[in-house]
Amino acid sequence: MAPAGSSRWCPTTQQLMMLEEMYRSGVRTPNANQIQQITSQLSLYGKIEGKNVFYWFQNHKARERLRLRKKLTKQLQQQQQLYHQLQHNPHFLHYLDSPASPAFQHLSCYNPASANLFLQAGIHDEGGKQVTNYTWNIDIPENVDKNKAIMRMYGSDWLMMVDVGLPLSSLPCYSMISRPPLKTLELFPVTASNLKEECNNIKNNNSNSSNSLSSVSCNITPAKVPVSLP
Amino acid sequence: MAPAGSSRWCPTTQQLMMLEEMYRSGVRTPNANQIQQITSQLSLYGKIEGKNVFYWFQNHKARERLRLRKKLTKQLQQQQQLYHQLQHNPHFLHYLDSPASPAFQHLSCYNPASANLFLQAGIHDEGGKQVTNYTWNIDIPENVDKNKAIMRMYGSDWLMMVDVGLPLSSLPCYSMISRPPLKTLELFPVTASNLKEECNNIKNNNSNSSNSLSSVSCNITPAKVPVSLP
DNA sequence: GCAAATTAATGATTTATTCAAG
DNA sequence: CTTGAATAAATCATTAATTTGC
Repeated sequence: MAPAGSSRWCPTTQQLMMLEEMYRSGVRTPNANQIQQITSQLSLYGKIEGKNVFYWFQNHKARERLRLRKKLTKQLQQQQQLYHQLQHNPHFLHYLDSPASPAFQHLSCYNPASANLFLQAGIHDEGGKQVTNYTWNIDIPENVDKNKAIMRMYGSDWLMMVDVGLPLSSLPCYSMISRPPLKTLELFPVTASNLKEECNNIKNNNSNSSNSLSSVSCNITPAKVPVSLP
Repeated sequence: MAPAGSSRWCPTTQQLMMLEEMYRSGVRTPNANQIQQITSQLSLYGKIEGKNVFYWFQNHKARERLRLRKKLTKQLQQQQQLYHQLQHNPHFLHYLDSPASPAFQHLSCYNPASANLFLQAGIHDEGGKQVTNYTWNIDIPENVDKNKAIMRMYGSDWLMMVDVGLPLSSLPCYSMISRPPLKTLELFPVTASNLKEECNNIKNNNSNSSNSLSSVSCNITPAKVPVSLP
């Protein structure tokens, strides 16, 4: 709303709503006649004159164009940045192994039969900067269907709930991720879980089936670790 | 980026970009395995742990839903408000006579040959709902092709530039619009019949008749107007 | 220009709802 | 019907962004 002695038009809420509705409806550059009629209508809801309507559409159109262009260029350069990163880190985006993620099916290359992971630590050059990468070997129970695993909070602990998929017992097993996890992934196997009753069942069932926990590995590459800082 | 002793994860720009890219690609509820792999990848670009990824997707999904819902309800209630206003001020939105407004083409019917505008108001049933239709007759200067008229400032005056469409002189004519234009809109009802087909007929039938006219028939059927609102 | 004050975004948690199995 | 798993919604809490007064 316009303050009493305001030097410029301040559209009332209703006026704005109507203008926006018209804009949505396709009005872009009303001619003089349309402007006059719009003005008369809007004048029912507050002081307004033709030029206000004229300028409003002009500004609105221009600013929408601007917003759109800005958005597009931003998206573009984000894409380019991503592609650039892809070149230097080709693993990126190639890790989603679940068919439940349709958009990634064409990118994923998970081979559940050959799923041996390894620890790797090395220094390589990345964009002129030396970077240390680590991968960890994490012991996870064998036979787990990792695609069915889910993350949950349990009390104050962060759990990775995995299905060990035993032929005789399909009961899920809970493996605990230690806290603080801030040091990045200290995952350890829970043979005799301290958690829930279900695990006792598994444990019992496992006792004779020699379901040793051979290590599944999780290849984890932690944060950039510059070897030398300026 | 996370401040040194931050209590919560602050995604780096790159991490955010990647998460958003994944989201755009269709990832919504990654399972534990996916979360771990995403985490490993993102850890290249800053400190991060699995739960951050988990929460990020959860929040992002939820908030996108929220934004969408909000947007929809807002649009709806704006529509309803507009309809309500239509009831009390049925002239509203019935003034756009130009075919240059594509969204209104299905509502408008421009007849350059006919000298009269018609108003029609009535209620009929449409799919079980009562709907009010209106058309108006508008008095405008003769021989003016309103659709070519434009508004311009001239000195300190606001001009309506119209093309009188003279056969011998195609030079545009400038006519000044009186200020304030606020009370315009002299619309009268007319008992003429309906709709596009008819207008088209008129238009076609009269296409060869004298186009010295100055009136435009504008048959506008406003959006559905529930007769009673909650 | 800057810094306190205010507001908006968004990460993290908790609570409610949905849905399927038994 | 009850229960448990999973998800969605609501909420809390901290950080980023913006406004405001000097």
